[in-house]
Amino acid sequence: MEGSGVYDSNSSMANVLLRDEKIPCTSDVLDSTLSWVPNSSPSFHGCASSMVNFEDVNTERPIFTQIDDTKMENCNEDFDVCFHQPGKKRRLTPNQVQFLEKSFEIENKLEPERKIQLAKELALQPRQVAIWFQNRRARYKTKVLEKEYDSLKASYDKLKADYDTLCKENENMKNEPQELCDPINPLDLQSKKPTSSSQDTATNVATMLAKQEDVSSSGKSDVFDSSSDSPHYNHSVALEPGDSSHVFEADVSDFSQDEDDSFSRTLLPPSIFPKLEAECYDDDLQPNSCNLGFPVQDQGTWFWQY
DNA sequence: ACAACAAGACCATTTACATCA
DNA sequence: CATGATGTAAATGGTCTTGTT
Repeated sequence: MEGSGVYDSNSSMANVLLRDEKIPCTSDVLDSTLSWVPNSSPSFHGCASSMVNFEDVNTERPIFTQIDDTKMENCNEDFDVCFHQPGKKRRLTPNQVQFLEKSFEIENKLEPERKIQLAKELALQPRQVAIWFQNRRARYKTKVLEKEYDSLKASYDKLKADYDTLCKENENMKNEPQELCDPINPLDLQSKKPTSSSQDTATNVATMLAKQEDVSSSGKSDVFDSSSDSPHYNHSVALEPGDSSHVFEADVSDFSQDEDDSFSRTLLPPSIFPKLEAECYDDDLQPNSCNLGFPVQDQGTWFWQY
């Protein structure tokens, strides 16, 4: 279904290629060989010429000139016997590779029909085509992995820098007047007029404490509402599938557990941690399950859509 | 409807060879 | 020329899906 229509559009190109692979290589044929590639670049021509001895175009030599002259003399009569030397690996010709690449771009999976057709048109064994696609997918995956790694590393470095900055700020705040470190009574805070530059911080802490009290008395909160549609609100909001800068947080192997804890506790008041832990590890999410609040079945497809 | 089986596709890993610096 | 590094075709062994009996 999918392949045939799209793929058929290339058949003419493949036919040209196939013809060129099999017939004696004249310069006219060479031109047509290279012209089927839409963006036939000088580099491709150069590549081809590096693999094929175009000086010998009039010698009735097939395009597969990787087979050395002595072997060629013995097997011009039977191309297949010559090319498929048992126990010898032969590189695919640039033309074959080019065509396979084009085909891979169209669809990186290989339906049986398409495999047969490709094999036929490239004068390869169907198994060779299958193996090529297999290896090509592996190479592609490696490439994607490398890109992802670079991206995650950049995110990690940035986050680590932010963390270090926060640590320093935290240290600075610890050195501020002792009164700011005393246990905070929200009611007191309301009646007191903040007098220092840490006014915002104190207010935020008071608000959080007030909320926490509210939670413990009512059993509910906007943020940690276990009966809401998003029981893992924090995870769901903080982590978006596809955003690798978030995903990486799930496995920051460079952080020790202690460092990780201190990281979190730097950003959140200690008083809410018990509640957080209780809310996060409910029936669906086991501690350390590393599922980041998403259904397990969804996680396998976060990264590798290839 | 269900289990057992075979065939084929795919993947990760390894091996073997070709090529190049 | 010999050699190590690298790229890639092919082999291997495992899992999974699908169709058949």
